[in-house]
Amino acid sequence: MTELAGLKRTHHCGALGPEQAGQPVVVMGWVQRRRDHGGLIFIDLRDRSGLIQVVFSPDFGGEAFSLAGEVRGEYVLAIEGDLRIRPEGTENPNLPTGEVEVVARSLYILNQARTPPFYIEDDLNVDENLRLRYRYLDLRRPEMQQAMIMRHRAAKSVRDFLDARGFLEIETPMLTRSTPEGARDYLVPSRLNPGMFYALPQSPQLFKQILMVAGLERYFQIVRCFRDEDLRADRQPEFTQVDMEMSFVDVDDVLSLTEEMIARLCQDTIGLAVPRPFSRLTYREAMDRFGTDKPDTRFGMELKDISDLAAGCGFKVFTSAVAGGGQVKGINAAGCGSFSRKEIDELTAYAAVYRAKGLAYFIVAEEGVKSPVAKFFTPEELAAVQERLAARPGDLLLFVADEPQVVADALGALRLHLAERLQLAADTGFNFLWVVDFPLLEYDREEGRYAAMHHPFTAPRAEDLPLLESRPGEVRARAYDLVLNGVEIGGGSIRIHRREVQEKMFAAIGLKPEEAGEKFGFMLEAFEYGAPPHGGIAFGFDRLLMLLARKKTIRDVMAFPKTQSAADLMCRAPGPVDPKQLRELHVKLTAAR
RNA sequence: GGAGCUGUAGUGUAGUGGCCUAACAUGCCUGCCUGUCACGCAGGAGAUCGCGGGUUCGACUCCCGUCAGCUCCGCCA
Repeated sequence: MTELAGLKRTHHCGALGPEQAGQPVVVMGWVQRRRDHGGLIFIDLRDRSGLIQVVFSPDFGGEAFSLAGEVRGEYVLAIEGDLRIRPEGTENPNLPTGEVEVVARSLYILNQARTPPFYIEDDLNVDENLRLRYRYLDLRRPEMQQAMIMRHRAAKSVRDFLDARGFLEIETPMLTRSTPEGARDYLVPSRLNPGMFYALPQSPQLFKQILMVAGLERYFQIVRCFRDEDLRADRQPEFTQVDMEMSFVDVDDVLSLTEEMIARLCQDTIGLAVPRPFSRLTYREAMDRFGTDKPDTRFGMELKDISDLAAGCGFKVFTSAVAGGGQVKGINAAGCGSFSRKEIDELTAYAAVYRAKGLAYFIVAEEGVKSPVAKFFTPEELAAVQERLAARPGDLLLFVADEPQVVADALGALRLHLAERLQLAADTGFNFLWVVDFPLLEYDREEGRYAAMHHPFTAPRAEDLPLLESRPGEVRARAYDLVLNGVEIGGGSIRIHRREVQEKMFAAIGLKPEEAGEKFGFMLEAFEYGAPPHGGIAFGFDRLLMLLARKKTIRDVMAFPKTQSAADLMCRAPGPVDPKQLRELHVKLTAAR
């Protein structure tokens, strides 16, 4: 084992090529692979930049050659030698540095390594448990390093862009106050204030608005946010937002600036030219046509309403759904008429997850519609339904009859499921879409009240303001989401900046004035001191990177993600704490573990 | 809170009631090899079949529970 002893790295492995041939080089890195031919040893040395082949031969450095025999995978080496063009016929076209090799004069073993539990290579097929437990090895893999590099470039791109546009990066507190609405908070007990708790921020929402009141005019932050909710492939308990806020702007100002920023980011990370402006869809249209507020518009298979045709047919499931205020909608799974009974049963089971009580289907054949329920329809009704869904022989039509939310959820999910299965959206690029005109409020059945759909600081559209007390469900918000390939990657709004409007909003969501004063008094007070009109947006940085890197989960673009049970398998968080710590925090556990 | 999938040498898999004294590949160890690049050749070591219980003459295999990971619903923008 050797210390560096003044040895300086001259080149990175992946940066070596014919241009450096003939030069003395010092390279340092990890052993990717050793090929020992007895009288000749090859070592592929890896650093962040790539691989270079090093040759050891008794002819060039006897000591180095014999030491190379002790080397094993992932040993950390420094190699002093000369770069040369490889002998004719021994070039490796599969390696970027395959035209050259380092002829080793001296070898320094800087550190040994245990045999790693999995190979340090891309496309590995290994239990994610292991990857997370040995994250430092997982992160050595080129594709993970690429992801980290891309992440850095994306952050730099955003900083450069926003800096040039006059935005200030301002930090906001991590120890803040728990507020009602939104996700469950992560809580931190206060030692100095017994019985009191901080909350980790779900987002810096209130602070960034206060910064606008403070006259900073343009703020941004690449900031960690925390939400104590259950995890998904695209949801982690702590995640990163690109958070922005601007004064004196309207919806279109935010959208166009955002488009420019995103286009620049795509260019700077994956060299993708994104056409602008992005297309837009209203919330209503998105729900009607795709059954979701974050539609994947890379393919069709849109939902078609056949409630009018179904209302008078002989199929009781359809008629009673319509009569009960529900609807009947269908999608055309084009070319799926050959699906077996079993396959259709699987689709039915899939729809059932989304609370659909059943899935009616028509198989469209040359000779007519084949369906267990075809007998309940007149030939004219069958024809009308087929026309509505643009059905052609060989197609499979799928219908759900229920309340609108269930119809949308089930068919929307079925549409994505079929697209996945039929590869309808595979590699068809990046489809950015704005969804605008969200409802301000949605009814929460569990709570028996309206709740803010975005958050309680979202401004209603001026013309809808009079409806806030009479028909709150119909008020549209000055809110917008950015959707990429069916994934919500950002959302924001123009905010309320007048105290009386904010108070009306609180009233609409059933927040009592005393409680509003208690939780948000500082905000209401701030609004009395000259709050400018303002608005902004926040992006799920991890999600955006996941999509650009074509990964299936945000864990693959985060250095140290957590498992579905919110555990860090490497450092083994969360963990127990010393009773003394709990006493200092005035925290008493109710259940012994 | 709920549903589904997965769990067998270091790793990836095979094995669906006795064929298992658990197989294959790779990795690991030893030896040989001067142009390999997933080097090759020969030999070797390595598994209480996630854990606990049950059924059975007999369980890696069937049943129940449990733990861990993943995907999803609910939850969450």
